[in-house]
Amino acid sequence: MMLEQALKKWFGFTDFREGQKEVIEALLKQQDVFSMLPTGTGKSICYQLPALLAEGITIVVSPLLSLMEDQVQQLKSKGIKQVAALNSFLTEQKRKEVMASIHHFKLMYVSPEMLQQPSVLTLLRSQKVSYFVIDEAHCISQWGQEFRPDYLRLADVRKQLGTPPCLAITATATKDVQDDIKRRLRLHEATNIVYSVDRPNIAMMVERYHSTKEKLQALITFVKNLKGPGIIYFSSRQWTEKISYALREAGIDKVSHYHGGMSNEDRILIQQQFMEGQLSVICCTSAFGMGIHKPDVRFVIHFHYPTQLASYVQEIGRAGRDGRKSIAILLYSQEDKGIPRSLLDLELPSEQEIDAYIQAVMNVSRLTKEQEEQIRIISGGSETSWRQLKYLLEERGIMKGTEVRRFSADAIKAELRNHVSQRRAEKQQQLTEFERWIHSYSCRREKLLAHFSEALQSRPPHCCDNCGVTYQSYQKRKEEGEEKKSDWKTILAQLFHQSEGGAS
DNA sequence: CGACATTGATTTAAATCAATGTCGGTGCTTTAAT
Repeated sequence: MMLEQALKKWFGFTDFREGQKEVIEALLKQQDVFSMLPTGTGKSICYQLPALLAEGITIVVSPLLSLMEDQVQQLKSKGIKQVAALNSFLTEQKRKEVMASIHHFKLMYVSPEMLQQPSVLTLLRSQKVSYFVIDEAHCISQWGQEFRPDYLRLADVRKQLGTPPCLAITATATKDVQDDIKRRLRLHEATNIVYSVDRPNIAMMVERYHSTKEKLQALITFVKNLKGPGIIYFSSRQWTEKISYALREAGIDKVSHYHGGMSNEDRILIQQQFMEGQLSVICCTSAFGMGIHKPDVRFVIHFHYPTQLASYVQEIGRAGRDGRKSIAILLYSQEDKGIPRSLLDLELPSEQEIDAYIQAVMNVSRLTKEQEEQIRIISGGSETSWRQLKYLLEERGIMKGTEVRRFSADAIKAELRNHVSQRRAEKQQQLTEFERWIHSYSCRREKLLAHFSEALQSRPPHCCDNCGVTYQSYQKRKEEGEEKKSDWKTILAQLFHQSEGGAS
């Protein structure tokens, strides 16, 4: 009773959605929680409500600055003012203000990197931390090792904060990823609140082509005919621009592109225009997606495919958040087999990078930021490679802060090379599994769920190409006449899905 | 792996072709020293 009242008071809802109450009750009992809730169930309320009910401050680790800003805005618009994000958006002045008035806040959004700042950690240590929350927790597993190692340091941060109850929450994680998250966060006795990743209203198709040219032709036809709005994924920035231009040339308007190399202003602008319907097709890299809560995306097309099935599931999951009929189409051509393979290679340090870094570190007893930067520039390694290697050395007790302990260079070189080549093999294995899914002739939904250690409960009416789905019923409505016949079917199907979504 | 650009060698001395090189994604943080 009391929880419903609190929900009504702060958020204006009368009922909880699937899973929310379970998570909240477990947190209130001071349990650690791992939770996987389907997209669109309101994951943030799971920690916002306990945060408001608790004494002290709740720390929410979030992967993107834009996500933090979004959440803070949303809460403020509901009249909840004791919220802040502590990040590099803030001017130094503002940041000092926030830090000085830390005890006023109930919720504080931070990046994992920010939690490595000694000043921030010291400040938070002086507070009573009610909960430690990791939003989009799959980032720990997906980004932690190669891209953002500070995600792997969160367990230590939590310990320093007095080990408050922890919530790790995400929408998509395979069994392996779930285990990895719990292991990395040292959540050995977490309460698991896990629901299906299946999205019955998203049909899946794979279309094969002999060449990229053919594929481009097909893409134009799809985009011309499919009911939008839609998202098209690419694995290169250049391609997003090129194809967005090509689509406009082909007479499709309201198309633009989005990738990580664009300025912040452009990115925000494009995102807003898409949200508000001024744009209906976005050609983008994987930079576009997290934090895009547009409910009526009708199609997601992959012009290039990502490096693993889990990423694919996340990306197609941006369709049909309103529960209505949507479609995911992967355009396959043998010609782009090399792209995901090269991307995998790119994210791991080369043997030369390993050797150069170890050699450089071996010759110093302290490694300051400037030294590190110099070494990096001279030996030409990538920023992410250095960060990975630095983390690996820390993990092995060789580095601590700027301090370097003595070690046997040859042994460590061999160990790191070995470690990296194992990671490479794991990643290649995941890619192969995904490719097997792409080339499969049996039900895609069943296979996808099997990858997430789930069994298909009931086959939805529009399942996948291997179950007979074609893209015809996802086309724009044509003028009058013959289309009317299929219309009532479409409407029925939509109603059916809606009520299904609402009841569960 | 493969598309595309650049370089180099050849003959049609201004254009052609082969060989070689390059590029392909995700984000946070910038608090020097006296």
